[in-house]
Amino acid sequence: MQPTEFSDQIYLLASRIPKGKVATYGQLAALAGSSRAARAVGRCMRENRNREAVPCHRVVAADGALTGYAFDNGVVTKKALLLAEGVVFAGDKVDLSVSLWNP
DNA sequence: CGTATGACTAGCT
DNA sequence: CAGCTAGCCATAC
Repeated sequence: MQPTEFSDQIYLLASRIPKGKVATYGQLAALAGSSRAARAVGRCMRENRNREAVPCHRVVAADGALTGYAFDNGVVTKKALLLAEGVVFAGDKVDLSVSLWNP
């Protein structure tokens, strides 16, 4: 398979998200060059099979809510991973005012 | 090349 | 506040 420039950017950006921080789909899309490609970002995350190279669990919805996750127990595992990394939660959502990645 | 789909988002009801 | 609709983007078929 031959990754396109867009998906390549997404994987690169995702791998740059520091531990303890999260980024939104729209944010990654914007950094990749298309501020409205949030859906395409999510699609790439689902396609991704290497969670060690691409920490897709650090990517959340625009309001901090956890959406999908392709590994283990889905969003349950996703939340557990984020908590383990020090991400601050406000209920079932990430507290973006504290844990949002700021490139 | 046209259609369908999805881990999104913003706006309305 | 919760639920729905329409719009955008990249891929798969």
